[in-house]
Amino acid sequence: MSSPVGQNDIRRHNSALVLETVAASPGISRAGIAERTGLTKTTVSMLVERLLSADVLAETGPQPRPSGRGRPATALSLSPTGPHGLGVEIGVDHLALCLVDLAGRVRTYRTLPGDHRGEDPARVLDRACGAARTELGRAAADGIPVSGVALAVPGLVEAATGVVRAAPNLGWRDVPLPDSLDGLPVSAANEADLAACAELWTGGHPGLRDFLYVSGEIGVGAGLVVDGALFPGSHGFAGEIGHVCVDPTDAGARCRCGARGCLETVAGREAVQRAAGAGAGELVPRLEADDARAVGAVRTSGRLLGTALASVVNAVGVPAVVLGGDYALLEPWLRPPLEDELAARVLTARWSPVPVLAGTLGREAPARGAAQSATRATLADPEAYVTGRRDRAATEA
Amino acid sequence: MSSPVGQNDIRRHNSALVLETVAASPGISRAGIAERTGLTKTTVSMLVERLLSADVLAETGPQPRPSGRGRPATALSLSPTGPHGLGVEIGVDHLALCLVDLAGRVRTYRTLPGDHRGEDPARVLDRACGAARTELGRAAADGIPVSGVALAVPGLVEAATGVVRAAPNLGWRDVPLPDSLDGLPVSAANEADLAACAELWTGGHPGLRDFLYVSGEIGVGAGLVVDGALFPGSHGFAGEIGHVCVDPTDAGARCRCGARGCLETVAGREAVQRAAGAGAGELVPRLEADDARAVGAVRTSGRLLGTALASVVNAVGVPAVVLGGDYALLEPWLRPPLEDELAARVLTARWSPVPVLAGTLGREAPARGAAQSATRATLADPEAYVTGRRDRAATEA
DNA sequence: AGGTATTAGTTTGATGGCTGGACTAAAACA
DNA sequence: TGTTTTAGTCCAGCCATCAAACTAATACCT
Repeated sequence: MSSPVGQNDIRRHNSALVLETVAASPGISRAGIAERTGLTKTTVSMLVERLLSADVLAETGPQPRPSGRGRPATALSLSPTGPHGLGVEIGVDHLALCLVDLAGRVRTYRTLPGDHRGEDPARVLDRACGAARTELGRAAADGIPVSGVALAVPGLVEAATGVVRAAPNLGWRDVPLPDSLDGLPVSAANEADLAACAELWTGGHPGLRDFLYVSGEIGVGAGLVVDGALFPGSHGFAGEIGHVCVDPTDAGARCRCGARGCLETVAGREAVQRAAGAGAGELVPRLEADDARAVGAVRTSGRLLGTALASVVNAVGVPAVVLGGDYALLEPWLRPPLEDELAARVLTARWSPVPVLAGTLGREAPARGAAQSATRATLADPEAYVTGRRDRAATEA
Repeated sequence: MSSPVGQNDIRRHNSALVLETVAASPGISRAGIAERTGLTKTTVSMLVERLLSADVLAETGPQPRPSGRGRPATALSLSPTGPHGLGVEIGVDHLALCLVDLAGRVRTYRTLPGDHRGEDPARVLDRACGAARTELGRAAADGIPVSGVALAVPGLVEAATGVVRAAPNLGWRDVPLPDSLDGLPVSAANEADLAACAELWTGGHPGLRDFLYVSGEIGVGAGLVVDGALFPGSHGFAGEIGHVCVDPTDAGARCRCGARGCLETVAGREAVQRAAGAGAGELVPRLEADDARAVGAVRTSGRLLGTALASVVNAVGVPAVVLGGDYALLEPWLRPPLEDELAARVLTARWSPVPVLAGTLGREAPARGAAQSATRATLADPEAYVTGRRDRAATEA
């Protein structure tokens, strides 16, 4: 059941529409927005005015030569000094912090190593919040406004409540996350889902609006993008493939989640390194040197990964797979067995094969996705930010 | 990119909201709608007036005793004489026609037997359209208005174009469907998807808003319902499980789709009957008589079905399975092996098991779902119907 | 019976966002 | 210098909603 709609909702919607249009084609003029959206020039001018005054949009000078004659247009873009988003990735063996502007450009990206396995969740969260506060302090000192913070967690995050239901690799169960920090709203989501969003929003595959993003880190996760939006599934747990059983025999290795034969135990970072007989950082060089053991290990992992992915691809009919995290680096060796497996197991592959692509954002994807998810809130409902800012200014005065 | 929004869109939305509210709780008053939706009594009265004048809503007399004192409310309900929907199921061995009113009540349901396998698609469509025209004629004679027709097809239907991409059991490839009939709009969708919608909208499991519907007919299909809405997947082909390979050995029987080892070849109606050594209609009596061969055959099918379903359940995180078509009748024997398989293969089953329920609409589900999908268009955007009706009346006068 | 309390629904005037067309601004071209 | 073209603003009007006052219809109380 949806809610009633009044005049302000219409402005809300149109304001978001205008902003979205500028984001999609930076440098567009008011007249161009009007033409593209179907709104009147009057309306566009009014909405742009509001967005300018809130520093969400910025005029980037008169466009020198649009086409021929006529009054030159004033180009509009997302303001580089507009509200930024801070993403905090709570990884298994590191923290990452990323600050992005409205257009998704990275302003800062920092990582802080540190093993979080089995540590007290409260201490890990303290550490993450502390790092976030430091980052916010720096931003404030530089005059960069921040409108929200988002956490990326390698586990099942209940979006509605902000509770981590389970994060086997961290050893977390039912850990509530903070919902605000220094007065800023804090959201949280699964690390792979956010990484998928990052590839969708600012990745190197423009036009790709339907894909399954597979994140191979210490754990294995996936994010499902359908029709240009993250598909959360019934309870926000779609695409959780790390603990799908791929080796039902008792011989399967025991997983941190307690079960046996999980995908992670054969395709997670540590399993692959072990099977390849390679330490951290040694894997890719060995693969490039055509080391038989390493190549074989990656091929085996690829097969099993393909089995698990085929299920998801079949179930949702998603037409492409994007490899992220470590998998992006392993793409040349991982792709052939994966594509074989997908071709054999995916129904629609018979008439339209499922391409396997390498992600373009590397290890930064989760934190970037988180940071952007914070700015997306502003982009999706700029009017809320505009009025919020106005109110804040009023109370301060 | 969405479209601009003006005053009429807001009325559109609120009109739909009011109608939805009445549909959700028939007999509600204007004041009740206002309270529940958050709209003003003024607005509600105005919108209700419009809906009454278009015969979408009807006043069902003053409510005798609402609670205590005060002026009695006038109860509102979906008009039983409002625009109906006609659903046409093009089955492999039959046609079914179903006429429903706005509330989803079945006015007529007819089946016409006839084997369509391998017949010329044009002839089958002619037959279906002829039957539909007859039904429309009867409705017109009875003074029943019909606002749309929907087709249910056992295959991959491209919703945007109205083309059947593939229907292996009919032997169809790339068959375009009509988009209008006697001036009425015709839509089309997959048979299992529409059956899933029927169970969602008027099935016997109220409150069930997330489930995987599995239709076991001659073919095997599935429809995915997420958060109270059908999930179509990337290209409208989500949940197509009939031709998932469950027997990768060469021993798998050849399927009508051309491949080997498809789920349908072991869990479709004919395969189960063959394995059970039972003719049409003999299966359930034998199961009730505890016939070992029949029970074993169903158990085996259930296992394999479970394997295929687990993939989908895992991928989307859907928390329940509803058995439809023949499977609903077989539920007592099918459920145990299915639940076993799901428990073993579904990740989330470890802490919250996936219940397997029997569908409640039987063989009527696809045609009913189709018929309702036609009325849903009116319910989702009543304003379009109201103004359309008004315009039609004006041009006639 | 008659008055009061209570709830349903309508009337009235105001608010606010969008529209269409007229208008000003700023450039190119002839 | 004047014309043409395009960008952006101004102004009157439209229309759906809202808030509040009002009428309508009943039950309860004395």
